[in-house]
Amino acid sequence: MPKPRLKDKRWSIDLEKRIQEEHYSDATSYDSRYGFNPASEKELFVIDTPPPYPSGTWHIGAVAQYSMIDVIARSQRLLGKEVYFPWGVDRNGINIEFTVEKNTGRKMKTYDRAEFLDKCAETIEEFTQAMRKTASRVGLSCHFANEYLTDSPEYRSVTQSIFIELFEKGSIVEDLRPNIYDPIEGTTIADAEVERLQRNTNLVDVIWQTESGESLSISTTRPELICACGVVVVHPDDERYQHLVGQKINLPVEVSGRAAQVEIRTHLSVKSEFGSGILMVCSFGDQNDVAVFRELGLTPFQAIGLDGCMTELAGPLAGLSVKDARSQVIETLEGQGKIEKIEQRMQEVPVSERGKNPVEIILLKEWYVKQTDVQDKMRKNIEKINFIPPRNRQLLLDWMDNISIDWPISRRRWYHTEIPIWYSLDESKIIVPPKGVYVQPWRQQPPSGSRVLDRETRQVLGQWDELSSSIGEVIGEEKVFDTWMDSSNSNLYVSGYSDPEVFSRAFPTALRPQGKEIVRTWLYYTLLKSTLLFDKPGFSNVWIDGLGMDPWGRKMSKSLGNGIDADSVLECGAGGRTGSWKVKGPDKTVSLKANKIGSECFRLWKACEAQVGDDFQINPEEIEKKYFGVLTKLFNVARFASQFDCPENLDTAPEGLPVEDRWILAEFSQMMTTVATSWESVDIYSAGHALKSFGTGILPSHWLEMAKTRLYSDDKHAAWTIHRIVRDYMAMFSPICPFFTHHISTTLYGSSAVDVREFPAMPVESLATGSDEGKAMCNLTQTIIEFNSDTWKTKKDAGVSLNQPIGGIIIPEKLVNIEADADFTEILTSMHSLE
RNA sequence: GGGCUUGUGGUAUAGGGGUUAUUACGUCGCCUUUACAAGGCGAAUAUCACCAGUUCAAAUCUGGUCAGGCCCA
Repeated sequence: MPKPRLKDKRWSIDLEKRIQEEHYSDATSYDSRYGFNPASEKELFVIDTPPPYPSGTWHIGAVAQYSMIDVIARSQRLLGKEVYFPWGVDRNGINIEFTVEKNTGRKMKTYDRAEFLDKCAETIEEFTQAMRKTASRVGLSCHFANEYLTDSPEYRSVTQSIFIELFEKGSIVEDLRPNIYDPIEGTTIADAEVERLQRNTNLVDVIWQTESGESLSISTTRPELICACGVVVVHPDDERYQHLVGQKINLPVEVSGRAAQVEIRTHLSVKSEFGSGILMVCSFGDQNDVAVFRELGLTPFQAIGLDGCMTELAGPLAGLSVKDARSQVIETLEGQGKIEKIEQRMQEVPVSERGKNPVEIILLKEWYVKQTDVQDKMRKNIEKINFIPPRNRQLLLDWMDNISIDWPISRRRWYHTEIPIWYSLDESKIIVPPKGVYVQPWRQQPPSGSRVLDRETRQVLGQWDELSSSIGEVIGEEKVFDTWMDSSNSNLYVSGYSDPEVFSRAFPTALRPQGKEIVRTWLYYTLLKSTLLFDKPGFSNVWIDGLGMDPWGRKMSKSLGNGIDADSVLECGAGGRTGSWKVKGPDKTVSLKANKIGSECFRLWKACEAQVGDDFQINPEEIEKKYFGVLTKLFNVARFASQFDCPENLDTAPEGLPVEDRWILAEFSQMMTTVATSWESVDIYSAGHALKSFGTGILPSHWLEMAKTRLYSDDKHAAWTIHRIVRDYMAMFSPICPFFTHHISTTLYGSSAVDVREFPAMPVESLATGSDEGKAMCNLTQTIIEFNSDTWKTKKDAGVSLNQPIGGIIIPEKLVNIEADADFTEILTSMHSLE
């Protein structure tokens, strides 16, 4: 038997790692392979990849999702497009600040600002390194040399420039409004950053007295806010209280600097069946309070300060933290006999997503992006975007239906992009820097080229360089941007925002891939920007994937103890080390084991197992069981082929191909069409399935068995057919398993499947998908499969081994008399040794 | 509490009024063929989440319920 050129007997994780290291070792060849050349004549395909946030561990679901973005990038290259698959890292934000605080045991605000920033930069760089490693381990073909970091001066200058552009367009406003505020971290946060936690709270029934002396019980979970009460309301239809409407009621606590009475009015939001059906409305206990204040035109009180403590307004409670004030006021009220009862109840408390601190609503002067007035425009732009899968468009529309306030973008934190503004001492003028310059107003003076604007009218008053002496001292803005202000520029940044020529070709960005959990934030804010800046859709395609779940379909989380580490799956099987995972199931902890997985198997699994948009369950055992065998099978097919000499000219088919070769080439052509269509429509799942079933099914089980004898006797037709199929198969399969196909194709054909930049042509024009002969051949497939199976079964039933002759088998009519040169009789007779 | 979304053998899926409900993996049994136990043949496993309704006929349409997920209050 000839020797296979593929030396290894099987695909292994060690082989995979060897190939991978070689692949990434030479930066020059890596860049020429995967780098983005904006000057290319080809159609540009820019992918706005989600810049991951380095936190130390990378969630396996996110890694799986990222590997599918790589599949998209590679498949688009295969289709002949000039793909930009950027590698960006999101590094701004409160997370890293928390990490530094935790590591050093010191709160941010006890540091010198510059010193703290250095510490953050140092720590985030360590995490970034680990992430880059995982990124290449899972096989991402990003343009790593062009790495962008959202905390770099270049990126931050773009964020600042875009802010100034929006500012000039009038889309940025500064206003004193109720804001969601995290008093522990000392910063404003957006609606989208609030989450809710179940907590036990006291529901206190406090007795109030009206001016006419009537006693009323009012239930509240926030008695410390009574001092900020602006009105007491009842439902307009509640007959019990009609006589009270219009009366004044006395606040049951001591206050300072405000009236001690409020009016009783009606409001539809009151739930009459809740407690006594009377509601006190404070500024601000919750969002409903904000709404009532606005609707009734009341002036809000400031009961809680920026430090999270009660203000002067609270009289005796002033200076206490919210929590202490609450217990204090309960004690006081109890002492005065003003508490009817206290009841424990579960309540959902709004907390900050990142700090998990209960948030307060307080009045603050902040910067906002106006968004409520552009929703209709945005909707029109969004209609032009292709969503994959289509139903996930709804996630965005639902969120948009709930937008009722503008987007607060200023934060009182440090490791973020600075708001690029200075104020004159009299606060009437502001100074903004020129575009393209990164500024840090808290420690810099306005740079040359800055402009002076009227703070109210936005009118340009002149150049800073000329006016600076007359304006005199200026104060730099200390606040920074919400990190979504940075990340919502990612598509502009990667599509060449600072290079108009590239930008005109690359925008709207070809593809935004992301998870469905950040539709309300990343996707929404990005599209908001595209509408505000260009009144355009932002993307041609948006691909929204589901989330990785544990083996029982539950979300992976630290508290459930059901997480699976990405690296452990990718390294499973390397150096003979197996993987084992202890995962907490719904009833008991389950121990999962696998021998070998690696990146290729992991990618193949995600491609074939999970339809885009659905949440997917991650179970390493299943990944190995279902997909490692597929790799082995394909490897064996290639290894088998590698025994036979490859014809010099693989491009042109030799004359006189026998019927079985023409048949498999027709089937192969059919599969190629499916794969091409799937890659074009970003349908990884269908491409994966077509490749898998052809490569592990019909090709080896049916055609190879027919072709074996000829191959062993150096038949040129069979050799051409198998090599042509294996070569092009590897190219089409390379987006899913790049290292596997790279290894096979370079070993067999001296050129890599991952370098193919044009979708393979049909092997034989007359057999192409849709051709008469092609159709006729594919029509026979079912009959061939059935005949082979039947024959194998007959032999088995008769106790005849498969290589022994058997008589009495009749070849189906359909396979015999097709036309003069298309008769399967001979090949089937010899294949099965029919007598 | 509300909105959206998903629910088809163990797992992943196809099908969008009439099928014997598709396919693959897994499971079980048997068999060993000059690439391959990573193979071949066969079998079992689904009242298509549940309950009503429309219809001659429902996995498919309608309404409700339940469960998971995402989001919101």
